[in-house]
Amino acid sequence: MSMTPGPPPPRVTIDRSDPVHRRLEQLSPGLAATIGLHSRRYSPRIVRSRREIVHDGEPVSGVWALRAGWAALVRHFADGRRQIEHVLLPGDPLPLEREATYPATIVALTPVTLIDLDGPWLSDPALLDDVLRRHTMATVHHLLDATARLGRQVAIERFAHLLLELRDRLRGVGLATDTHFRMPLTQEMLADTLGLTSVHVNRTLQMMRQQQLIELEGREVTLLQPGELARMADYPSPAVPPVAMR
Amino acid sequence: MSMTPGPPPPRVTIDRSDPVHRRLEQLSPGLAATIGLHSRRYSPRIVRSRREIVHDGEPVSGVWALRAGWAALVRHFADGRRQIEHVLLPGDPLPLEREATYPATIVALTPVTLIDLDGPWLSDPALLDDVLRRHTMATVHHLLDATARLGRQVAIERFAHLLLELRDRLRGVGLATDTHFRMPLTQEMLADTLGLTSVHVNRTLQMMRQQQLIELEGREVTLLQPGELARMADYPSPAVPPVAMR
DNA sequence: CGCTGTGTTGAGGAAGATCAAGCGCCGTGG
DNA sequence: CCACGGCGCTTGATCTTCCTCAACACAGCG
Repeated sequence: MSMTPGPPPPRVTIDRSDPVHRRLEQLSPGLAATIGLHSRRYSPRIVRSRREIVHDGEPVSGVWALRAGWAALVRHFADGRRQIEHVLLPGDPLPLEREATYPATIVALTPVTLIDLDGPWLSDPALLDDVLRRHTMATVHHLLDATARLGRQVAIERFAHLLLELRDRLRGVGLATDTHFRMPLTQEMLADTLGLTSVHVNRTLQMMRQQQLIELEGREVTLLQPGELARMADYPSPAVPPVAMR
Repeated sequence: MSMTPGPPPPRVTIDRSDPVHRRLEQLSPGLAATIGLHSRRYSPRIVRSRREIVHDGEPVSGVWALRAGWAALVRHFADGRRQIEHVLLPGDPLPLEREATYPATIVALTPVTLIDLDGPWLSDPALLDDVLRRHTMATVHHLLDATARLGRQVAIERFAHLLLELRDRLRGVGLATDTHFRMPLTQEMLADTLGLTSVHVNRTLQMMRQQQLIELEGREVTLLQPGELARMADYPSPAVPPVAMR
């Protein structure tokens, strides 16, 4: 992972409402205080939309986390087909292991800000191992969901399922309510995530709008009937109590 | 994970040609000797075909590995649809973490024999952590492949891709040559893995036979044109040198 | 002011699903 | 010993979902 040239970006701080803080606390409660997350100033790495953050097979050092923006694990086929295998949201760590070669290409779906949680100021480098292990398990969970979605669901079910996953993950870092969030994905990115064409995504979206299931204007999503969406997508209902909102 | 009633199964030993030994050595070279894998006698757990080995969300203790038979991570939908999310082969460990609740249901695709690598005789319980971490990373790798396969490939490409994955994994534990292995899956199981119906799997299979791509009789698979299969499936060519055969 | 990216719509076609039927094999019980 | 039933495989006919190709509107931007 190399730094892009340009003017040095401003150093940033992470407060308690920051998605990075919230995600870290989900993964390993109490860790933020232990590693002095709030007292440090981080030198962010900025990546422009559509640029690669990590190339497939590239060794990654540091424990980078998404401070802002969306990214994705992507697979490219020889003939130009593309599959988004997993979406990364604000707060998410990038790596699954320390000092390992990455098992996929990561691209920025929007302009992205990254910070490295690792560094010599840590009293013990192993402090972050716990976070990575739990993050890996969460990733496995989402990949299992994705295989079921892509393998056995039709377009409208896949769409509903993805929206509910995104809502729950964003809600966990304070970026969504039960029914509303911002989703900065184009219909083509949605298509690459859902295993469909952008034309069919558009038509499915029209259908969901007409059935009063969702609203989507600008980049703002509103789930008009979250229960019905969960039913049709076979999505597990609110099992875990929702995390406090901002 | 509870033991089924019945007569106590015979205790078994693991020799150097055993898939469990080979897989363990792949994941953590030298570990088999360290934990005395060959000197111990294990009490196997037997599971009949189509029975559940682990139920979704169930806490699992012990580090079980597949000594013989095939199993699968499965998702069931409310209306009866089923997706096989990941296939487990001889030698594969079951759990991704110690003492954790399992993130999916595991069913036996064939009669299965399991052994528990964990136990009080281990000098250090943490010895197995390394194995589990690497096994988890391998699983992530396969799940990423599965999402690309299901999301963006057509039936014949999916089939070719799956066959190559199975060949490579089986070859790693001495159960396949470059072109041949035993695949004890019914066409319906293949359909649930590939996100297709069994009828369409059958027709795709006919097509591949007619094009001289593969042979499949009994449960024996022969890849007649592995290079062509890899090309059409966008499957990475022999990058890693193959492991020694039995 | 033209260009590019994004969303939208139409028409036609292909991949895969669904429904239905028949066949061979094998284990089981009469 | 044989009839039966279940399972897995195969094939045909028809239908649905989704893709492909194409065109156009609109907004942002150099």
